[in-house]
Amino acid sequence: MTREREIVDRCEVSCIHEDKVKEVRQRMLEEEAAQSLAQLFKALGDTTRVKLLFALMQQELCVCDLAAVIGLSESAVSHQLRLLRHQKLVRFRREGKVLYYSLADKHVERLFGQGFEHVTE
Amino acid sequence: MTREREIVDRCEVSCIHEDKVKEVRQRMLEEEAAQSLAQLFKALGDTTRVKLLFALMQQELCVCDLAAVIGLSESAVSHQLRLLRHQKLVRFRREGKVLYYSLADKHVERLFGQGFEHVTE
DNA sequence: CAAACATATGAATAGTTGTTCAGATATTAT
DNA sequence: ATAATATCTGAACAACTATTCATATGTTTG
Repeated sequence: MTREREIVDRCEVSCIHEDKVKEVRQRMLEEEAAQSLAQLFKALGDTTRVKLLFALMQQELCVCDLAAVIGLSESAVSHQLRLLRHQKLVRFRREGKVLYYSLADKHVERLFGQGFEHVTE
Repeated sequence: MTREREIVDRCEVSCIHEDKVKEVRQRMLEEEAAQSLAQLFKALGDTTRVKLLFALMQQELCVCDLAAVIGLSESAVSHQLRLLRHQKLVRFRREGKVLYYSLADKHVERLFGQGFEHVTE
């Protein structure tokens, strides 16, 4: 047995199902899409932000109220709201000095709904 | 004006809408529930895991295939699969030495669906 | 305009997370 | 039993993230 043959043999010793891998790879989602999706879920994947969104599911609230509801500094809340804003999960309207935040659309509620179902089953 | 009244007054100097805060707090979700939900979304909030789940949406695959599909070491994939397993997002069956992973249930697909809608709109 | 207030932001820091590497299990074949 | 293979696991390290603190911005009121 030559040295080359040995190497080839070693490479073939693998559990990969080439056909499956090829097929799945072709229908795989783009790197960018995967990242966007991950970022969306990442935005939902934090206890503080879950609480913020849950509170906003009930009614629109200002930063100050949100801070009081979840028991965190207004600064911390503001930072997190920015993140949620960038993911278009919340929006806000200004009334004088006060900014009232609310959920951006129905997607968030549905995502939460699905999440709840999964967690509480 | 008594001393007590003074203190109350001072506390009122704030943007907090006490009534709203009280109401929302009462209907607030438990700390534990918030954490579970956050953990679920956190599990979905990573590019590698998004790819893994997307691949598994197409068909069941072994660790080795998954590693080949997304171009990462088997060890890294295994670590991530464990996380997904703990969140009950994937399950597996053994066939000899090989473990075939697949999505745990329909929740994941629906969550992904909702996520996609949000990201690609 | 200046003071007061609600919110936002930047920097710093502590805590968390993903990958790699080395080694451990578990299953099958010899 | 031993060797080979597929997967798992623990430790370590780099990269990322959430909160805090100090300060800035923007809006109203006097």
